[in-house]
Parts: sequence; C-alpha cells; structure tokens
Amino acid sequence: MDAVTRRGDQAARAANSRLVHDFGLLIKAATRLEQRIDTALRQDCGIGHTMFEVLIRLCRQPGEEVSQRVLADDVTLTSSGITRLVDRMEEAGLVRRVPSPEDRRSVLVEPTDDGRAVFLRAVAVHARVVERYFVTPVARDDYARLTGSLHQIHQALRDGTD
Amino acid sequence: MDAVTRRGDQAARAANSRLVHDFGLLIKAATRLEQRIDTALRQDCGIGHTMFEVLIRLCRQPGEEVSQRVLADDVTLTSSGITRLVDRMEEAGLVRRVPSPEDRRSVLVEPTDDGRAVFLRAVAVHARVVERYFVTPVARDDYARLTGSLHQIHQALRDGTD
DNA sequence: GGTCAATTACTGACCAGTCAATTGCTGAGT
DNA sequence: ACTCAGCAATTGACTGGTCAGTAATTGACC
Repeated sequence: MDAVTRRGDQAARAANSRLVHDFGLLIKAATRLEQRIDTALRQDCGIGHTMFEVLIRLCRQPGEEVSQRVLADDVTLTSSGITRLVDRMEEAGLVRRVPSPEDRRSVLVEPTDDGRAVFLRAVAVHARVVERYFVTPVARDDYARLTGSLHQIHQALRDGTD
Repeated sequence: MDAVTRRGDQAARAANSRLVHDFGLLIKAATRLEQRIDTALRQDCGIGHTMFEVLIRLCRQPGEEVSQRVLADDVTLTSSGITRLVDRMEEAGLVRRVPSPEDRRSVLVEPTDDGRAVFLRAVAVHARVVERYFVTPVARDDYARLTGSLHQIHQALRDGTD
C-alpha cells in the first residue's frame, strides 16, 4: 500500500470521525435555521435576521439606549459591520443615532417607534419558525438540557482566549 | 399610558422572552465557534472553515468523486457559491474538477493529494478547538442528548417545507 | 422520436460583511 | 497639566457570498 492510499484512508477515518460529525450537526442546524428565519422575516417584515437581532437588543428595556460597541458584541459583528448595519437601519427608519452624553467617542442607538412596531411583527414570525424547528423537534425533557449545554458552550467561548 | 409606551412594554416583553433568549444562545454559540475555527484554520493551514467543510465531504470515502450539487447541499451554499468556492480551491491546488461521465451537466470534484494532506492537518486543528469549546463545556451525560437534539432539529429542517 | 419542464453549472451585478488605516476622544501615569 | 496608550466610530478596498438570468443537458410524457 503506497503512501497516497494510506493518507486517503487516514483522511477518510478523520472525515467520518464522531467529533467532525457531531460538530457538523451544530453548524448545519444553526445556519439552516438562521436562513429560514431570515427569509421568513424578509418576506413578512422586510428586515433580515441581523437587523432583527439588533432590534431584540434595543427593545430589551424601553427607553434604554445602547452604544454601537455593545451592539456589535451582542450581535457578533465587527464595529465597522455595526456602523454599516446601523446606517441601513437608520435609512430604513428603524433606529435613531444619538451622541452619547458621557463619552463623545460613543454613539448610542435607540429604536424608533416604527422600529418597535416592525419588531413586534417580526417577533411573531420568529416565534413561529423557532417553535416549529427548534422547540417541537426536541424531546420535552431534553430541551432544558439543550439550552443548558448551549449556555455552557457560550460561557466557555466568552472566557477562553486562545 | 399612551400607545407608544404600551408598545414599548410589549416589545420589551417579547425581547426578553424565553424563546428569543434560548434561540439566541444557539445562534451565538454556533457563529462564535465557527469563527474560532475559521481563524485557527486560517492561521495554521491557510484555509477557511467552508473549504474545510468541503474537504470533509470529499475525503469521506477515498476514490469517491462528488458533484458540485451534492457538495452545495452538504455545505449549505447555493450552486453559484459552490462554483466560486471550488474555483478558489482548484486555484489553491486542493481539488480537481472532472466532468461526470454519466451526466454531462454535472461536474465532479475530487481532492488532490495535496488537498488531503492539508485536510489532515486541518482536522487536528479543528479537533482541538471543538474539543475545548464544544465537548468539554458540556456535562458528560448531556452530550449524547445534545447531539440527539441537534439531529432532530436537522431532520425537521430537512422535512419541513414551509 | 420530439417537446418541454426541470436540473446543472456558470456569470454579471450586487450585497453584507471583513480588515487596515484614520480621526477624535478618554483616562491613567508622571 | 501633559503625554501617551487605548478605545469608539468611520471609511476605502476587498472578500465571500447571493440572486437573476443563461446555456447545455436530461428525462418524462404524448
């Protein structure tokens, strides 16, 4: 058996490994779910999934304004990404930028009343899809463990630096 | 209490709902994990996460060639996305295109020996990150349930058409 | 056997994000 | 009080994807 064949078999073993398979499940489930929600939101509300995530953060407590930096961290975008996203959302009349009174580098963002209205419609669409493809398929008593595990992973990512 | 305030509270309730929070966990965990892997792979192997996923599929059984269509489905890309990705991978010497003998519309893709070598290095990097941020943080006896749930979600997405 | 709808890959135009560099501001150390 | 390292936001150049449209091929049906 020559070196190339041996490498092929080794690669096959790796490609079929448990770890690779399991992790693939996470990635595929998440991306496909996100896509479904994105297209549903676009159809019914005219916004995409990332704008929706921004609105979630902004609506969390009424009257609170959130800096772009915080927003970027929360939505998993770079600061330039957030700049451009907020540009589009401002353009669409969903949010307003207001200069931060206590730090003149910072820009605060708040939802417009229109933004909140869109959010309310969007959240219904979101709930429908999530209910159907995330909650329902999971066995009743596995759901808590699932979210618990995701929480742990989230923590690990937040803490781990390498 | 005026209409705007009422809407604000309603939005806040929605934004803090269990469903929104739980699903957010899935999305954030997945995207951050994918980013970690992507940067690790780029540093150590010069390929990104999507190329890696293609290689996984291509290496699964040695000698097998896979059509771009199948590849696109597997990696969750459109067919034009795959065309361009395979362009870059061919350019980089990781894969080879060969015309399908039984369907002249179709293009088959196979890894080069170089591609397999890169894959073997990449899979080690991948394993390190996945082990650390996906396996370890999850309680020993929750892991099986986690992957089981993900499998169910995956199924639901495959079957559901709306 | 000829027609036609469906399927595969590819392409141009575009979109949504990244990265690297820049500007303006802040706060800690001396 | 002054400097200076670091942070927030923005911008230009780029990357990696989408979408809509096209051409070639296929297979099912009459």
